[in-house]
Amino acid sequence: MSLCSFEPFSEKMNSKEILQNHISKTISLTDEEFEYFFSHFKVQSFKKGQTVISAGDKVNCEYFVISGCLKAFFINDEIKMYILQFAMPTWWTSDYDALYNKTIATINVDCITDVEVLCLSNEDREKLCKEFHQIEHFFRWRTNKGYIASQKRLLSFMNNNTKKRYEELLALYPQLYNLVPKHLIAAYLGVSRETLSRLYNS
Amino acid sequence: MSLCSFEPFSEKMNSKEILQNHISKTISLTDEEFEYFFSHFKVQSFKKGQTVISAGDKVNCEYFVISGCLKAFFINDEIKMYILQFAMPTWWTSDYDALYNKTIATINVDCITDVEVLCLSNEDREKLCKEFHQIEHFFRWRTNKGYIASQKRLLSFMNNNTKKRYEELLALYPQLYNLVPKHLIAAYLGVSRETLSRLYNS
DNA sequence: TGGGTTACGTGATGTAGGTCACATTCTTTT
DNA sequence: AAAAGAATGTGACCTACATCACGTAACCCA
Repeated sequence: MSLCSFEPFSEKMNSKEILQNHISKTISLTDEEFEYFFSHFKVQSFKKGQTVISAGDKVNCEYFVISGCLKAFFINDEIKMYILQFAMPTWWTSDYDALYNKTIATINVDCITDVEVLCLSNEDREKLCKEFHQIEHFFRWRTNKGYIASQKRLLSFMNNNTKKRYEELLALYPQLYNLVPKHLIAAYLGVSRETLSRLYNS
Repeated sequence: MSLCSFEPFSEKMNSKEILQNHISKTISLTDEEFEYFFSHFKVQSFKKGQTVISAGDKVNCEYFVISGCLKAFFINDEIKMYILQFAMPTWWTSDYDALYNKTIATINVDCITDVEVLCLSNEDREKLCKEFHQIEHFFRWRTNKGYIASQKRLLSFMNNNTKKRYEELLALYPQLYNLVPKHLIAAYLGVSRETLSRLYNS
């Protein structure tokens, strides 16, 4: 699991410390405030292969990854899969469209490895944002970063060919190479597994 | 210019009313608070073809569009152009990566038509967010919406062929068809102008 | 420990879209 | 009103990638 970790020593930290360490990079809360914040999260464990969000279901929570790796993906015509995000430790994942707009999920989230997450409901996030200006600030910045990353990926999609996008992905997240099967990397890049296979045998 | 407008009667409103109408959809400010908020914006006018942000420059502001239409785009190898966003009345635009991370611009913004914008500096936005919890809330929601839209476009890119993406774009923004030249629509879709041309002649 | 599922490699062939080249029309400038 | 410059249409040809098909290797798990 330590393969997925972006923040040092996380395997020595418990989930509370991992979250505290994560948010302290953006805002400062007193220990008391953080305790209150943390009390709204629920620890959940999943086994490899288990489903966290199914397309068609109602979505109530977002998930902060403590350990393991998940994928958020879309299934086209019940056939092809496209991966929107690999979620690694200290990343957040959900179907944010469904979550914020209170519609049913159009994307799925499931577990590539055994996973531990902290789960925060939509209502609790909004409540916390209302109660603590700092927490609203934190979530604004988190989304900002996600937005910027998403724009960059879009650009890379238009501008780069598959080979370049593959190299870019591995440069950014070298741990993916050993952690997730190649056909999932293909699904992230938006190409067939055959094309990806031919790519790195040359 | 009324072609670009998504909010009714905007041509009868002045820039202050347009902004007030826009933010009142997410938060409620007193008239006094709004006056203070508005006092941080600077009106700017541009002629068709003028540059607002150049790749390589420092980026200090984000722009709220009052009238007209801009494009935010990336130039690859000094040759190919990819459009990240068409910015229409009541939309926000900038190079957010450069703006938030205080780096130089990698994307350009220029004017497809004559344009009027309200300009807000990064420092003033952060100051206002700090001073008014409500304003921080507004900007969190604005970015949320942008993030969700960006994810959807990414999915559409992977999942749909050019024809479908073209129809999707026109269904969402019918006014684009008459407002912007076809080769810019091609640059938004990420295909060559020739391909797009052949597409709707069939 | 063996049988079934999942992951991966590779050939043959089809196709969407890119690139280049040139013609036509529409728009802007002087 | 003429000239120059954009924007668009269209043919010929090329390339990256998809799809189908089949084979092999690795990994569960009963």
